[in-house]
Amino acid sequence: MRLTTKGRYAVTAMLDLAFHSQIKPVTLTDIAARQTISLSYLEQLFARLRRANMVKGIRGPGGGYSLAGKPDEINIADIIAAVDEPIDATKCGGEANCQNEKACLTHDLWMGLSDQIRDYLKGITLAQLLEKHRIQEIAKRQDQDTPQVIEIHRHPELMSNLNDIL
Amino acid sequence: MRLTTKGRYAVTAMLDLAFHSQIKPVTLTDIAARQTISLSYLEQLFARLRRANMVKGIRGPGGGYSLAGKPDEINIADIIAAVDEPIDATKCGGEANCQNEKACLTHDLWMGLSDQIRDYLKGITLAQLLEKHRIQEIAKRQDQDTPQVIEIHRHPELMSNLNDIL
DNA sequence: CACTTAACCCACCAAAATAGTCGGCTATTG
DNA sequence: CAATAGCCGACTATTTTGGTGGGTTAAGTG
Repeated sequence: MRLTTKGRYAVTAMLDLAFHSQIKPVTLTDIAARQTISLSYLEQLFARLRRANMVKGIRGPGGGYSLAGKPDEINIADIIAAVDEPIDATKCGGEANCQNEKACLTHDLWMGLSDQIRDYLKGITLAQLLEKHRIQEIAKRQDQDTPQVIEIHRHPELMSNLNDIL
Repeated sequence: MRLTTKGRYAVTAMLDLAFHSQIKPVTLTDIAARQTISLSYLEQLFARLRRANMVKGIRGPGGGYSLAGKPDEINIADIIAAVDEPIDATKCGGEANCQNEKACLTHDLWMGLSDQIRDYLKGITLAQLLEKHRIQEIAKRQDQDTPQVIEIHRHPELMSNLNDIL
């Protein structure tokens, strides 16, 4: 189990999704604005989340993403696993080929730690996070604070106007 | 608490040190050969470990490194903290300035996880690892398997001989 | 139906972190 | 004094991370 900012982004986005997609799907543009993550980077993360069957994408106007399952069925460990490369790709690859095809000294230690972290994160679901007061407050604040940001380069006509002016 | 291969290298090297430095100091060249880590990279890691007061360096022939404390006083969390940059340098810096000076959605989640991991690793000492049968076996095997590797570029005269030949 | 929306896809890019290289200097020992 | 082995710093290659910019495709709406 690797822990990087990538996983953090994914979990944050999924939590935002869980919070806002109760009624209708949520666009990545909205999530990007609220959580200050770049839209294109979100697209990449959600491509993986979709392939891992954690979210559903709905195209067209009024579309966006919604959770593929119930918030109490989606745990944090699975989200992180979905966006990070296959957990064991690095060196100590699940089996003990860490040091020229044999186990490295600390193989067992890292296995134990991985289990520990995975178990902890598997025990936490989106539903549990949603219940927390503090998270609800923060989400509210984000809804208010978020100005309507327009991604200019996605609007060719605005962009060319701008170019005329400059 | 960040978990990277850097920390893994450090812990592996420290465990090797704990295992071999009972009688006399151990050279980084030996550790590099046994654990297949580059010598210069080890030097960098050990510079930090020394500054963090976890190892003592002894110069000159017969020198090398030995542990600064007893194996049962050195825990894994401290080793990792010694080689990785200050834990909170990234985004969610200890305090809640993750999203333009306010807490990001998942701030509390990561705090909880960090504590979890830290506690787990603080509870594991080098002494405990040394007791494990499997680790003893692996260490033995490494002692036998390790051929005497000579770092040629560290031996200018060998290097120039080689240049003459080629 | 044309138009807009927003997912989907891909190739490319910049900054950072990771891992390693190289060369030289310094203390210690024999 | 010569060999050893720590110490130090600058430089480099590779990988990961995060982000751009250009599409295409499916689905709703006037």
